Amino acid sequence: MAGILLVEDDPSVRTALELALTRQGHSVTSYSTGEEALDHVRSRRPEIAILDVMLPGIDGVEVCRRIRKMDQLPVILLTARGDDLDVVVGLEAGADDYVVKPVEPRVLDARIRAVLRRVESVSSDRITFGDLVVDRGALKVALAGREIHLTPTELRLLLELVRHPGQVLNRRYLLRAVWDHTHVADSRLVDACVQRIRAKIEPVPAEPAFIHTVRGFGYRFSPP
Amino acid sequence: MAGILLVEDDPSVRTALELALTRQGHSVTSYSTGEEALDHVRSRRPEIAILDVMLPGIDGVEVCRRIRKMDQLPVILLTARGDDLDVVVGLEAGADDYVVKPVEPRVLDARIRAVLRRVESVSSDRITFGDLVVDRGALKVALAGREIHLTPTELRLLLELVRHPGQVLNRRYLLRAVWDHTHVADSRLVDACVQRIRAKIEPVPAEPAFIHTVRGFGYRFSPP
DNA sequence: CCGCTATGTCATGAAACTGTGACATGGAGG
DNA sequence: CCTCCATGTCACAGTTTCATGACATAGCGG
Repeated sequence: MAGILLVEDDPSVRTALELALTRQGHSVTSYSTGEEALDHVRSRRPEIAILDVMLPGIDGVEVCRRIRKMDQLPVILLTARGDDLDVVVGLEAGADDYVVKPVEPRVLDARIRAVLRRVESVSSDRITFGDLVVDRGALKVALAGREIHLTPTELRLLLELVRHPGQVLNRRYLLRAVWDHTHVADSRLVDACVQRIRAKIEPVPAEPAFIHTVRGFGYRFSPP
Repeated sequence: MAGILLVEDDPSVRTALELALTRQGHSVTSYSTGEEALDHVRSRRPEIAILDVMLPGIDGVEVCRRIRKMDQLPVILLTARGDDLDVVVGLEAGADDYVVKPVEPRVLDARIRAVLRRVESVSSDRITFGDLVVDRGALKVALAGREIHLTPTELRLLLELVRHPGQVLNRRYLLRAVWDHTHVADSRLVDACVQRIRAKIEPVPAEPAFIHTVRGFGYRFSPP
């Protein structure tokens, strides 16, 4: 399922985990030292790293820190010691989760999925914002269960806004992203298109719930 | 730091957690039932929900499922039972983390931060100065949890000040950075704009907590 | 070729924003 | 204590920005 990077120095634990995770459908690559792991991150770009904390050489927490410095790669720390302080230090180092050994394979699997789900929620095909469902794969938009017809340009603009939820996007950016940059910068084109989308997806277009105007800057898509 | 929705039916645990989280700098709203929590999610848009699993009426896992149906809101489940199956079910319901009580406040805090960090790494970059939150991606400013409306120029000026916390910025610099250089240097423009911002973000405008006047030089933004 | 949809442009009015100047205030130094 | 000058306060009108609806053109399928 996912390209997992596993780092664990105890061979028997490593083999057991690798087997268990593989059985859950993941594809696993494992190492026994932090240096190897960092090389792997750089060259092979795994989807998630699972690091034992107690490692010879660079320890897991430090590996996590270095990964964070260069990448957003999700990290789960794994340890025999469940000391409160260790947990805090591990999470502060940028880990996404901290799991105490021994751990049931299905629990570890569930935690891996939880972390990946969160990471992928931004790149997934379907996003739900209250009543509004935007399906990027099928290129469909539905409001309260009813499908809404958007024209191609409207759809591209909405997708662009939805790709950056909560962010203000200015008109110049949107012009370049949705149209090509052959257009003049001070055009009301974006405005007009936003109005058309609002007319279709906003229950009360005068009080937009989804696409908000930020005077002087641009537009912001955010859930109601 | 974060607008937390806490749901816990045991009053003593609820009070203790609320106190502990508040002490960590979070702003917490708590309820004892899932129904109330769902209403709160709809109307108040918290940043993260912490749900006890065992609740009268709708249980925490079900609350989590319903939140997921309508929103991307991060959820941490909290429970006394650390049964493996419970963990798996909770995470499959869409929770981002699953924490077993009793939990050290600083551990819970670290886990909250880990989840928020992951969520925010893809959304906005916000800076917090005490009660004041400046979100540079969403171009939003909030004071003690209440959103403050700033006009474009006010916002640009505040962002410029916030970009250099602790530094004194003179009027000429601010004029060039925020306005275009077509303005004369000896105008009251900057002063007037600073006043307008103060009127909005300073609890006591006469004794500014954020934007300090440095007589003869300019203005300095620094946390209270 | 015709009709229909999609899309870009424009005019208009309403609302929000902003610069300005006049005046008040208050602090620092003499 | 007094004076001066930097800063705070305020109101208002000119300007900017945006929503809305109408309209012209282009593109496409029938």
